[in-house]
Amino acid sequence: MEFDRKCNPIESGRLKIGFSGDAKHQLKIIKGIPSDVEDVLTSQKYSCATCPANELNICEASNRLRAIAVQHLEDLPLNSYEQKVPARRIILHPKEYSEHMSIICSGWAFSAMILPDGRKQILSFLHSGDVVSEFTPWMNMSGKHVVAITDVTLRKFKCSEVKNILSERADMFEILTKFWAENRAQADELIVSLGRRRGEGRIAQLILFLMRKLVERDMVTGQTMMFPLRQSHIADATGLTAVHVSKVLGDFQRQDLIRIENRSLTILSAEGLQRVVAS
Amino acid sequence: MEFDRKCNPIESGRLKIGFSGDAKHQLKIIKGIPSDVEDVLTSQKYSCATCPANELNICEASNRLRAIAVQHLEDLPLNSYEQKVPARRIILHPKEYSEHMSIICSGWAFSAMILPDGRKQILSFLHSGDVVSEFTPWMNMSGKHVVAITDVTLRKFKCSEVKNILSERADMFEILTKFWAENRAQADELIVSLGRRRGEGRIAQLILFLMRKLVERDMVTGQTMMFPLRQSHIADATGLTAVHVSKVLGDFQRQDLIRIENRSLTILSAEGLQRVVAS
DNA sequence: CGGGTGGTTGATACTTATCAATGGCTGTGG
DNA sequence: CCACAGCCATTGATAAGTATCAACCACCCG
Repeated sequence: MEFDRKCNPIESGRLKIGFSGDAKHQLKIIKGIPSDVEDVLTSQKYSCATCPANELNICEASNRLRAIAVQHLEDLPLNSYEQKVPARRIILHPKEYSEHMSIICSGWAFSAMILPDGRKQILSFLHSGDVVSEFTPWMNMSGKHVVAITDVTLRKFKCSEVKNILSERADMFEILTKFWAENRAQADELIVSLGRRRGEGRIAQLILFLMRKLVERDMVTGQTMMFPLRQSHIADATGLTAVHVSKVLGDFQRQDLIRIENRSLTILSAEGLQRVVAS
Repeated sequence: MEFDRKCNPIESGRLKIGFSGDAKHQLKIIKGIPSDVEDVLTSQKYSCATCPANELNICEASNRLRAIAVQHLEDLPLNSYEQKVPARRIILHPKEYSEHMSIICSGWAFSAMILPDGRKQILSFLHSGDVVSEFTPWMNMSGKHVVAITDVTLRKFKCSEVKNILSERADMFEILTKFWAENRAQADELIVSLGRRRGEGRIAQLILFLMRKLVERDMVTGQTMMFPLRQSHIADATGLTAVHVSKVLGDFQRQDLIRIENRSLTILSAEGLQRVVAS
């Protein structure tokens, strides 16, 4: 199925709250399950091996905790279906109450909160294997936006089924605990950055963090990674302005710490970046 | 048992990393369980009703989620013992591997991360009913400092026992999920504040947050709460300087938004504060 | 009484936001 | 194929917000 690429829920720079104009249309696409996708749902057993969008077979290859949880799901009858979301579209609306939990199969996304005046703060970036709206869906709404940066493919599970299956596992306690602890640790890192580092340090830290994360997922060749982020994304993640990000990034390149070209980023001196973070 | 009040693990303003001087002494007190306290452990069944330090019987009275978890522990044989920690002492060291999880019975504490240069960032404030080192103790170390602000009393449980008991509960999934989701939501709020609000807004937000939290715990009379925080605590929580906090707090009082006297804080205009947060 | 901690205030310097102008790039429609 | 509109990145000038430094005072406690 094809989405209309013009229908952008997000304005550049600022996120519009509330729906208006063509927003009705989005809401339908986002909240409801498009009918032809719904058909795929039927009784398909989940298996990364059959996941057409993920040649890397992330869910099996990854040694990450969330993957462990998912891996075992594979042995059990669990319905799921795939969904494609084009770049810039909202994946999860803060006011949406969903019965599904989603795992990213490919592409980049972010979760963010927005202030009444439209400024937004990115809370985390999501890559293949990450869980959208961390296990919260069956309680209340997450309160966060989750938005696709690139085209994204998701695999969606029924929360109730996931919950049942996890409940039967003896080590569920450890799985959940570790998952959440890791999640919280990332939030803490961000808090420290925002509270106690200057612009340069925040950006350097973000770059190093993303590199480490993508290395774990085999998405890095040598020292370079695909880098679909716009400078406004970096700004929203680091609490800075896009203008300022541009200047800092320029400095970094002039100092031969990194190189950005063709939507990919190369780290020339990880030590140098680390030094900037520490300063 | 009495602690030497002079033995301060924390320097004012900056937290010293690494141990030196009388640090050995602290470490012993902190890591080991003082022997006379250990005696209390024996086979005492946990009950808030018998908790000498908590007349308010928080754990039963509170409708909070963590309390639900704890409440049920009461029906089961679960060993615990009480520990008193004097103000300014470290409750949990980032390098400490503990078999125990603790719940605050009375007093104020904070958890924080520190940078190599000694600056620190407070991640959260802890009050009665809050769990120290959120359920992580049996995996790796939390990486955070938890430090007493006032004198604090804790009740300590064996992680393995808590885990066993929680594992038998059918609704454990919901309990854990809600607990962590709430935890993460608080972190998100802080991230937004640090990333996208100015000093005034961050401080106003913190005051309102603390007031709401303490209202839930019946620790507020009218519009005033006990307020043992030093301005340096506020600075470390909001990513500002103590000097700047002083100026902002002065402004707030001159504008009749709040009044601080005698280690207690009164909110004179919640709407006014909220307006500052939003600005 | 003296020392340590905590709070206040003013002067100055640094960091970052804001504003404005420019140019490259891309997708679109004539 | 070209012109155009949007989006994105860059750059410089200026303004606002905070940090830093230093001095001072108040208070508590031994």
